[in-house]
Amino acid sequence: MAPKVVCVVGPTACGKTTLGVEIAKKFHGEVVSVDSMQIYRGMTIGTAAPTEEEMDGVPHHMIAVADPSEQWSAARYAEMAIPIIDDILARGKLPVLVGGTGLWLDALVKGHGFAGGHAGGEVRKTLQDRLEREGIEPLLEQLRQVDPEAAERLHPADEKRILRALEVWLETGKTITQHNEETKKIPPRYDAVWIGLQFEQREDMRALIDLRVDKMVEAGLLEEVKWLLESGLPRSATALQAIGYKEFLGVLDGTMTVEDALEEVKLRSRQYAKRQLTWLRRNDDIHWIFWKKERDFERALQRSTEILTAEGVC
RNA sequence: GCCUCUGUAGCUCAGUUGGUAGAGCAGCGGACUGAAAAUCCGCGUGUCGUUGGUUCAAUUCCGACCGGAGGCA
Repeated sequence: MAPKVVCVVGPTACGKTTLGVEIAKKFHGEVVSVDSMQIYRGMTIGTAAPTEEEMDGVPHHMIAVADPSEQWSAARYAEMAIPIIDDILARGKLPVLVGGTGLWLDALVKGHGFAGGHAGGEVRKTLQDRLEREGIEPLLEQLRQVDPEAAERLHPADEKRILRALEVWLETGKTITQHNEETKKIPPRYDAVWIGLQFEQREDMRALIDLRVDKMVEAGLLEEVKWLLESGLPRSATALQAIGYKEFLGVLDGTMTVEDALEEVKLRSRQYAKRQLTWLRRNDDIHWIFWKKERDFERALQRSTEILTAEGVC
């Protein structure tokens, strides 16, 4: 039987951090952040990474572990996080995975494993060059030759995934379709109990997102971005794709006012939240806790306790 | 007060030589296996300001009225 872990999931600003800590305190656990942007150092404000106070004495992992100039991926993340989770288990404690990055959660919980090749690799670079010079059609045609299923499945506009599919073929001699099929048969790495937080009404979520963005700016998001750039971070860094950061880059350039950036960040954040929900909705294992108007963590912890106890977590 | 322009989707605006209308953005839904806070796909949600007239037929033409912008006094 796979070891038990808890996953606290949900769209941005719905209270994962707080509930995660509460659960960890009650169940003798440690928090593992599953967030593609909180892994970078120096990005505390804009990623809403938990503060010392919010952590409340509970050990947290996988936060601020990477240099912002590095390009991390789901695979690289899992490579580092899995031994940490296993160590928590070995010490007899409960891993509480808290995060909003769907693919990264799956990378941990499901047995998966990724096929070879990675961003920044030689093969990828070559493919990208070809894409620029020849357009997508020849690449799609090549994919059609080696992996017709993938070529059929992928939309011609989905250049990123077409490149990736070709990359897997060139790197490993195996098609991505084949890889996915094989990997689906691997049993899950962990026996996860999923707890999802979500607002009943979308407007309530939006209000909270807006509030949070306002607070981020008050807390010095602009200074944080400025500091990242001053410390030599290139604008092309993956870390600067983070919502909040890329918009405030424009403020520093003088191409955007603070007010416009603020609105843009709010907009991008709620669109992101919607995508997170789409990802999570297909996971039937999630026990959802719905917020009415306000977030009531006492009630949520109570409900979580019921769920976890029923699932045999103690 | 007079003149000109203007009023079409939540927003910005196309358009119909008269046959009840379509783009972008927003919104909603979906996908996602080494960039995932990324990337990609699908869906038009409408008293065409109001009200008369002409017409087989008016969002379109004409009149009046209402709202907005500008100009002249």
